[in-house]
Amino acid sequence: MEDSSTHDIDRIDRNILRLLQQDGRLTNAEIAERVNISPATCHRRIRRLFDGGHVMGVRGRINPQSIGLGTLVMVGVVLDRSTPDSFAAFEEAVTGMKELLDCHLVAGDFDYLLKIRVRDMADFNLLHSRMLIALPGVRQIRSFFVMKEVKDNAPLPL
Amino acid sequence: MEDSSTHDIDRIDRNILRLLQQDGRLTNAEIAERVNISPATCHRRIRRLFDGGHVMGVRGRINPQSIGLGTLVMVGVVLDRSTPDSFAAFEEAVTGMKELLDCHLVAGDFDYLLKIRVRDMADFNLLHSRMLIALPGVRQIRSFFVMKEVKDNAPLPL
DNA sequence: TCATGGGTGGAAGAATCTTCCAAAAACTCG
DNA sequence: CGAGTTTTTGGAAGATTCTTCCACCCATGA
Repeated sequence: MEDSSTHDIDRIDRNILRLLQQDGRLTNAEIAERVNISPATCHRRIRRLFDGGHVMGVRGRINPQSIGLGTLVMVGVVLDRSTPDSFAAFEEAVTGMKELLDCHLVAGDFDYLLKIRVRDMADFNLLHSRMLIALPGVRQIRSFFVMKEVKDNAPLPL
Repeated sequence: MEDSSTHDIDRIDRNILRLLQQDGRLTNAEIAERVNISPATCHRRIRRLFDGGHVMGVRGRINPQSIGLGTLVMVGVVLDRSTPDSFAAFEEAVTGMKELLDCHLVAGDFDYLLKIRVRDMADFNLLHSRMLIALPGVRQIRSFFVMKEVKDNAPLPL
C-alpha cells in the first residue's frame, strides 16, 4: 500500500495531473471538458488527487529576476565525518537557509549537493564566507556558478 | 529597463507574489482581502504581474512517487571540447530528454550539471547506457544518486 | 488653478464552484 | 446467475467568484 494513496491513478487521473501541471489555474469546468467527464465528477477526482497527496500543491512560479535572485549556484559539500549525527546536524542547519532551493544527500564524491539562489556573485561571496563554511562538520565546499540555465525545474513527463 | 517588466514591484505586489507562490489556487477575492485592497484592484495587479513576466505560470506539483518517478539522480558532465558548437550540440540533444528536470552550464570541474528523475536504479542504468553516454561530445559522466531529498524545489524567499 | 494620467474601488452580469441527490455501474457473496 | 452492497457518475441549484466598466481620488506639472 502506497503511503501517498489508496487509489489507483487511471488514465483520466493522469490527464488531469498533466493539465494541472501545465496550468494550475485551469478551471474545474475546463479540465472536465478536456478529459471528457462531467464537472461534478472532475471536481471530485481533483479533490481526491489533492487529498491523496498526488498533487502536493499548486505554486505560482515567480521570476527570480523580478525579486533580485538572478544568480544560481550549485554547491557540493563534503563533511568531516560520515556519522548519522554529523548528517543530522548539517541538515538541520542548512534547512534554515532561505536562499537554499535544493539540498540532496547523495552517493559519490560529495555528501550533499545544494542549489542556491542569490542576487549576484558578491551576494554569494557573503553567503559563502558567513554561512556555508560555518555549517557544522563541513570539510570541503565546491561551488559551481551557473552560467546558463538550459533547463530549470522542467515539468515531470506524463 | 528590465525586460521582464516596465513596472516596479511594490510591497503589495510582493505580498501577492508570496501568496501566489504559497498557493497558486487562491481566489482573487481571498488574495485581495489578505493584502488589503479591493478585488478589482487585486485582479488588475495580478494580471499585470502575469503579463509582465513576474509570474511565469502556475504549476501543480505532482508527487513523483505517484507517477513512478521516485528516484532522483544528479549528473555531472564533462565535454571533450569547450567550443560553442560542442556546447550547442550537447544542449540541443539533452533538451529532448523527458526525464531531465534541470540542465545547467556551470563553471568548475564539470561543464554541465543535470537533475534527472527515473523510476529506479535499473531505469537509470538503461538511461545511462543508452542516452547519457551517447550524448554528443561527452568525455566523462559522474552520477550522484540521491539517497535523501532534504529539500527539493523550495519556494523563493519573499 | 486646472488638466492629465495612473491607480482605486463599487457594481453587476456572466461564469464558476461546491454540494446534494438519484441513477448507473461495478463488485461481492450466497 | 442474481440480489444486495458499494462505488462512481452526472444533473441541478444556490453561493461564490470572475471580469469588466465606470466614476472617483490624488499626485504631478504646466
